Amino acid sequence: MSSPRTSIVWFRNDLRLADQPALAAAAKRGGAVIPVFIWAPEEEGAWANGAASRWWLHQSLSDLGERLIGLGSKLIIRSGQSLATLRSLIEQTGADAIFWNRRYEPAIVKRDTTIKETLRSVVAHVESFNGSCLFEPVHIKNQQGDPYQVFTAFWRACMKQQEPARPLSSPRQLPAPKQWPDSESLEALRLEPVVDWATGMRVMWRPGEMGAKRQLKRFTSGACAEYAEGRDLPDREGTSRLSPHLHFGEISPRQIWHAIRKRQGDAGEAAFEESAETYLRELGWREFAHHLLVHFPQTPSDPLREQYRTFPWARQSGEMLRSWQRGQTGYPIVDAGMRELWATGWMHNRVRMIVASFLVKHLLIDWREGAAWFWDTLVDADLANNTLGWQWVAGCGADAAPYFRIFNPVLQGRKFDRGGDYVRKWIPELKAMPTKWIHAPWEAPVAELTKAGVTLGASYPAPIVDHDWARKRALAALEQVKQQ
DNA sequence: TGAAATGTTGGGGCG
DNA sequence: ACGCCCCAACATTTC
Repeated sequence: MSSPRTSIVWFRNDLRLADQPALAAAAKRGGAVIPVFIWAPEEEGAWANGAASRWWLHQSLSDLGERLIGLGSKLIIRSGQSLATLRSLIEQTGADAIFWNRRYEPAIVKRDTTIKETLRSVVAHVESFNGSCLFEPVHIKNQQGDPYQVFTAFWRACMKQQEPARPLSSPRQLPAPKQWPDSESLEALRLEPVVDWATGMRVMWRPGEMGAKRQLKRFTSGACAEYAEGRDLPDREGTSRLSPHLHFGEISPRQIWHAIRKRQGDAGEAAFEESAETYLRELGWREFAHHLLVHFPQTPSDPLREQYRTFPWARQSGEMLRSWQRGQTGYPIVDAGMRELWATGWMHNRVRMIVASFLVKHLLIDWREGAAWFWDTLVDADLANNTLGWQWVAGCGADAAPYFRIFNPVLQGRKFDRGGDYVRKWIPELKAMPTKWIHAPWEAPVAELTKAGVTLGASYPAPIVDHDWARKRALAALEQVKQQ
């Protein structure tokens, strides 16, 4: 008998309908399409979704489910072992094909390899696609055939590749199977917090494919034109704010790439050109991060540079770590960033560099502590980007900042939050501080502090470490690394 | 996608 | 007119 074709599309971090290669392949085959999401956090290694990430995932799955209904389909939700779940779905539905888009986290690569091998003996068509990178991470190699470890060289090699393909359009409709397999409810996954702390996130974000599209439009028609300068100013919306959408695959880098290129063509001015290139380079850093994660799979837990394995991190730093996490270090730009993170699940990239540098260099706390905190609190937490970013700041990764580059939080604040508005927004207790002192309130005359209603050590903390002392201590620690 | 220390230069005040 | 000093402004080196 000739049973009708049935394809399973296994959704993962690709929660969109447009430019979704696995979905497009299933739609193109003809026959029924069964979209599935499987919640299996224990398969993520040490990197199951953090709390903020779970909140986003819930909203995004909800959105995807509705959009699939719009195509005459639906999203089947399951929890449990991925392989076992897929096998039982194949059995229940008689599916003869299964498609998904690749992920690049080491534990997931390993899992998916096994799944692919196993399912090949069960169904006729098993195929994975590249849906989340502009360039397949393993295809970029230097002349010796080794992975790149320097961004500029990596990106130059990427730019010599064929331009990323044009985005695929969304299927118009998806044929349903005769009978749908069972689905759990989204609520049953318990992704949302029990105590509702997500108010700030709901205000700032709209998870899902439409939210992503809207944000892209907002960016390409706005901040993108001044990105080269605007991206460093945290008190305005000068960055794309696409990172969580990208992480969950609500939008693909290819869609972004071509949207920017199109705007470049329309604008045709040198200034826009430069800003657009600067932004595309940031997509390049994302590519580089994935490239490194694939080729150096141990880097989420181990420094890429051997000599940092025995780095003399400060002992007994629990109190200091907590001050940093809660935005109570006494350095306004650092605290503002940490509070923005806590409130919105996101932090401006310039400020990420400052707070990360502060943790690793001023407090001499292991970068992995910072990475873990970001992992739990960021809505855009992404193993490749998080790992690259922290190792870059700590100086122990690829193309890393030399260790002796130590941000001065006061100077960085004055340079990039010139008017102090970013600090005032996130640290209300400093609202009345004059701009002159806002990035270093301890330098203000007592009269100014009184007038602003600030009592250092009471209403706002005094600096938990002295900058000069901390800088010298960090440089001394570097000496130990260099000796080896 | 640093900051601090150190070096150099040149204008201006002053005797 | 001249030498001297001070110091801002900029450049270079060092961490």
